[in-house]
Amino acid sequence: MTEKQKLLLIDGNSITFRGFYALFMQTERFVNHDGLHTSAVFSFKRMLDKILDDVNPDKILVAFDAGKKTFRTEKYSDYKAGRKKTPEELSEQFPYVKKLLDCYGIKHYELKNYEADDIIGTMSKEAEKHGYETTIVTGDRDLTQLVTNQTTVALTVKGVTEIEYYTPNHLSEKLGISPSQITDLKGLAGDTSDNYPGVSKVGEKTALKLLNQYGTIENLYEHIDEFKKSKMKEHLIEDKEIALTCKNLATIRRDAPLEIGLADIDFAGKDIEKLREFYQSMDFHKFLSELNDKKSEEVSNEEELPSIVELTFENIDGQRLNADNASFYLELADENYHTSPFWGFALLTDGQCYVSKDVSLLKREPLREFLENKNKTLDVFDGKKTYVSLKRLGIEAESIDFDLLLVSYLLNNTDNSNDLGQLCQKQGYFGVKSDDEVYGKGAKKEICADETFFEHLRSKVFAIAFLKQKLMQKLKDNSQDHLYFEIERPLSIVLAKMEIAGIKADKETLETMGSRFKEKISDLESLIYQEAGETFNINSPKQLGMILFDKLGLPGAKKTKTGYSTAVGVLEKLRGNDIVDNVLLYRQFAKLKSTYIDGLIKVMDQDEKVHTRYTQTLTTTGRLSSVEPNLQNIPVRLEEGRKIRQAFIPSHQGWEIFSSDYSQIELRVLAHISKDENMQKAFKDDFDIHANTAMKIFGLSSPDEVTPNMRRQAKAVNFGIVYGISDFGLAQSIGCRRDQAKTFMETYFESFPGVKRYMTEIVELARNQGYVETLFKRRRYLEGIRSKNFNQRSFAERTAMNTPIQGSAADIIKVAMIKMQETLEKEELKARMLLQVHDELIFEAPEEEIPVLEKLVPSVMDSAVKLDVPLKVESGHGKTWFDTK
DNA sequence: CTCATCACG
DNA sequence: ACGTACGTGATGAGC
Repeated sequence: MTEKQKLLLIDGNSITFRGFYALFMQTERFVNHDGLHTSAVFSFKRMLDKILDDVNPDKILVAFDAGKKTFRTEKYSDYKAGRKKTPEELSEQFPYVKKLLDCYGIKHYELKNYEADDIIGTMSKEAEKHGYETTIVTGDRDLTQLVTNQTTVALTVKGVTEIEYYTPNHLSEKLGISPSQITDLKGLAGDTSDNYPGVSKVGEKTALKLLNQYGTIENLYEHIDEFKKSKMKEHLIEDKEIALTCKNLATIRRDAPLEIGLADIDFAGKDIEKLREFYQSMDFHKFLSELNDKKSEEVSNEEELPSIVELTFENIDGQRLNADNASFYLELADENYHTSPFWGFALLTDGQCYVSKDVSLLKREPLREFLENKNKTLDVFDGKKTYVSLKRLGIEAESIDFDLLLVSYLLNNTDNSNDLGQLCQKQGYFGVKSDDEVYGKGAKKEICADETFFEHLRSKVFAIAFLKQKLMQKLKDNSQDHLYFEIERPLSIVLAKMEIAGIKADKETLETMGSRFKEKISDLESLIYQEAGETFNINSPKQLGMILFDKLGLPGAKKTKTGYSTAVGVLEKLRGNDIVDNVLLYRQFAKLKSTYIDGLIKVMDQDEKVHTRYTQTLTTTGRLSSVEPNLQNIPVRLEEGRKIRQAFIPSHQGWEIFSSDYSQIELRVLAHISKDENMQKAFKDDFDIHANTAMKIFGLSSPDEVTPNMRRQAKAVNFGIVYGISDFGLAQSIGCRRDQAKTFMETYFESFPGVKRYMTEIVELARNQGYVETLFKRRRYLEGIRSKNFNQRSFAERTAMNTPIQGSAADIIKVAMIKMQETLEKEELKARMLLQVHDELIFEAPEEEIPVLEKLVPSVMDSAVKLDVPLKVESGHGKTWFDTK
């Protein structure tokens, strides 16, 4: 029996477009010696390799559009009319994509009056008839209408190498419809990119609902009389013609008069010599060396890459390191650098790459001297990780010059990867493989053979050195050097020291609380089972939902994707019902037990200390985050949970925990950047800011008239303002009607015109420049700010309003932390800074130092940055974290 | 591995 | 009409 023949069909236009836009930011980097742009060709080649590897086809055809005019434009003159003109940088690349295909031995084809889709549709029909297994590659979801059990559509999701495979099953899971209904979907919902409108006011959601009920557009119109009188019904009737035309336009033709057939598209295989010439003309050096590598081992990258010197116990003494800068990389077995085994290191200096798996060599000369010498600098990837790891070996390497991870995060914090290989790719350097690829993923991760391992390490240190100049220059261009040199880089060492110090957690306290919770949980469990009349898993939202809403028939069922929602918001409305009340209590205790009691005990070291890791390069706003354990979300709002804080204690007898936090830092930042006079005045006079807002929005003349409920609502309004407000969101949070929320907002903006002006201007600015900045020039690019999609755009607009506020507050506390650490060291205090929780700093100190801290910490914090309004800091101290309030 | 839930600022 | 607050991380279920 022979295996099924495999056919690969590629939508050449779509993939070339995708490839171009995937590297859009890099367009000007991809220019060859003749001034030709090459980014799309480059991407296409990478996609091709990936898909060839995945599919291993016998036959391939790449289809292109023949030109602008097709039978579709004749039928419908506005077809694709809204599209922007293809940029010259892209259109000039099409001939070269085709040339690449020629070199690969792949047939390409275009047909006058037809689009690439139709060629693919026709060819795949032919292939099904002959029993082929077909894969269609495209970036256009329309093509999924061709999916069958023999034909799969590989849709590029992000860029061109990340691919989602559509089978009939997958389609039905994703959209709940069959392939043939794709055209009905397009008919109803339209397609903005092709500029056909669909039925007015019907978007994808509505269309899917209708299709679920009626199957096809035609059937829907048969039953149109059964519709209740509604706006939607009117629109459907009104736009019937449009819907049918659009469906027709979206329908891929499967009878195009092709002049070629399956017999003409055998995959001939690459012509290495032609490819070599082609890569040379494109200046694709990396692909060239790939070719060479494959052809013969002796043609290596020797000219480009430094040679590897493996250090050993025997040869280390003879080494001399004369330069005063090196790239250094330490490889660990797992992510937790406080505890992970060491795998090895690489040090690149003076054109030599020293490597070893034996990290104890780092303690020997000349390496130790090099790492610790304050006059010699290191370039690294993740300085904090490097510092902490080396500290475990007794080495203090504080003089870091370039930190690739940190710099690239500052340049662009939207999906900044923590994988060196991936990150380099984003910066346009493709020489480093991803760790997953070299070591394997998850449970299968393991160190590879020495040679591969050392080469991988070499590629990392080389990449660090390679990207240094370029990225540092970009920092300068963005005026972000201050942010890097004065804030983030010193902060990484401060954070490292806090992590190493760790905070002590009292195991006994935790265990006592744990057994108390355990009892409560099992009591509640039996009560719930009794009330439900059966036992089930209360932790399963699925099972719980069925008990509450199906079996017990409680009202207010709300659906999520997978079933009923049983979130607090839903259950809260049913309060008073015994089983619901008990479930809510159960949840509360279960959460405390599993996350905070068991979770904390799990990550304690021998000294009962927990050492979190702050991720400095993750958030899009500039905040830190904290993992293993997360010490930034220890309960505080509910009394029962707050007691967890009693377990956090000083690490020495006679010491206390001391805590200081900024009061309303985000609103103060807003008052500063918006320059709103009323708001600034409120802070300058040290008013209760929420009460002040309440007075304004309720039109009161004296603070005495503010009721607690008014203050609560005003507080929600203030939060809403910071988040980038919407009337819906506000109504939700204070539980009022939407129009009422809207009135609140309008009154608010009348009272604080400066804030309104800020909101308008920041969105405008974001739209113009594509990003927003914080006080210290931290940047956030806003992908969707110019999007035609309402949701994407609205989200980007709220983000534009929120990021400068949240981000500047993050900047400020970072500055304070650096100054704080400096002061503690200079004053030779025993006190140590342990934690940061966004607007709060937590210390431990000997009792006798507490009076000192009470003055010192607030003064350092409130003078960290000079704003138009004062910063206010509140402090507390006690035997445990719980007692600091 | 993704989802729902819930802890924090 | 669209479908909603902004940032995070850990857990247990259920595929």
